[in-house]
Amino acid sequence: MAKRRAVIFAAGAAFRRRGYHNTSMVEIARSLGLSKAALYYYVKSKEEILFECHIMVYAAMDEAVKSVKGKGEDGLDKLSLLYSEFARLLTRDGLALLADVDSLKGEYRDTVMARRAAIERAVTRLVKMGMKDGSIKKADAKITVFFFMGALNWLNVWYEPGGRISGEAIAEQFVAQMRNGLAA
Amino acid sequence: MAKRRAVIFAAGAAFRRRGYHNTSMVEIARSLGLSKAALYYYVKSKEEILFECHIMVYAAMDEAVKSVKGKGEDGLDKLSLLYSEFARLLTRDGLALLADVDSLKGEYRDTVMARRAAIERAVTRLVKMGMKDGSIKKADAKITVFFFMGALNWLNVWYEPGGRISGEAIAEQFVAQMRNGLAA
DNA sequence: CATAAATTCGACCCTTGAGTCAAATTTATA
DNA sequence: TATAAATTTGACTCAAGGGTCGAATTTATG
Repeated sequence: MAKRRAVIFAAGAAFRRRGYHNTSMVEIARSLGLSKAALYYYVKSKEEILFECHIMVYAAMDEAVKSVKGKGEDGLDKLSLLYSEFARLLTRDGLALLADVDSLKGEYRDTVMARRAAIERAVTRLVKMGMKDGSIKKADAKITVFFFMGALNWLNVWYEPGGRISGEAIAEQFVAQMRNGLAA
Repeated sequence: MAKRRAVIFAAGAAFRRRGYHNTSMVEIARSLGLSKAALYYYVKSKEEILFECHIMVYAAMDEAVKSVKGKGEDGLDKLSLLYSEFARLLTRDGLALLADVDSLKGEYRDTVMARRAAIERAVTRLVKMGMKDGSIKKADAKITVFFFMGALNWLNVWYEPGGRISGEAIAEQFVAQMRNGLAA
């Protein structure tokens, strides 16, 4: 069902632009040339759409984690590769971290939080590895991780696809600044 | 009117915890032992509360910008001082950047966006100064700025006042990571 | 006290927007 | 083309929540 994905994407784009609660189902429908009722043929609820938006990103991030497995010399190196993947990912395909986790309830919320925690664990693992092998300066791992993960989340707010700055450029510079910030 | 500030603070705390749209006026009122109607004696609308929350932070940031004027040797130095102030500020006093700018409309929105832009300009100015005087590595200034400003905005999501990690520790490590990331 | 001013409240109004449903329309398929 | 399946819709229901209002209550103040 490709149309379902189209709905999720259209909604995601709108959520990113105006926020989850400031986007009505009617607006999403109109942006696809449909009526609201038709949306509910593809989707169970508005919350489900938000959920899928989040999951889509975490799925891609999991993929990225897998794709850099085995690559890279030391912790810092591995981390750089992964971070670069993340930056690329989030400036492409209309994928983007949403901030409205608070609007998810119950199972939806739990699942998303768990997926986010898993990503954070994967990143933290690399950071700690780097601290052990001497490639990353010793410091509080949590602060370290959240410092540069924040930059990724902040992308939603300012990055405009097709604008002056390419996702490629962002990825490169973000990695450089992270590397230099953490290198021992 | 100190009670008005109490309302803004209580609301701000709730907004941060559960999000603007997931917090009802009744809940805010209850958290202060008041009825909803009583709230409207101190406040014009829910939107005004959100507006004040934002302004409060930007006022403090403006203050910080002023407080570091004239201090510091070079661009990187000045930037570090300012960034440290920012980090301290946002982990104190219940102050915190909110993400719900999208929920503000008209004048409110314009004002907040303008204030944010002003802060960004101040920071960007220092970055460019640093690139000129050789203390900061040359790179795209916008990407540079948003990289570490993102970390500050991400604080809302994970920082818990009174938790294991102190605001002081965050400020220190954030500054260190920013410095190393940017130093020429 | 008495009276004015400052607060607070219960009850109400009203809009917005999510979600439903039976019927209509379009698109396969035999 | 007849019939079933897949889509789409207009019209509706319903609850949540922001905001208002006149009355009640509490707190100054002369």
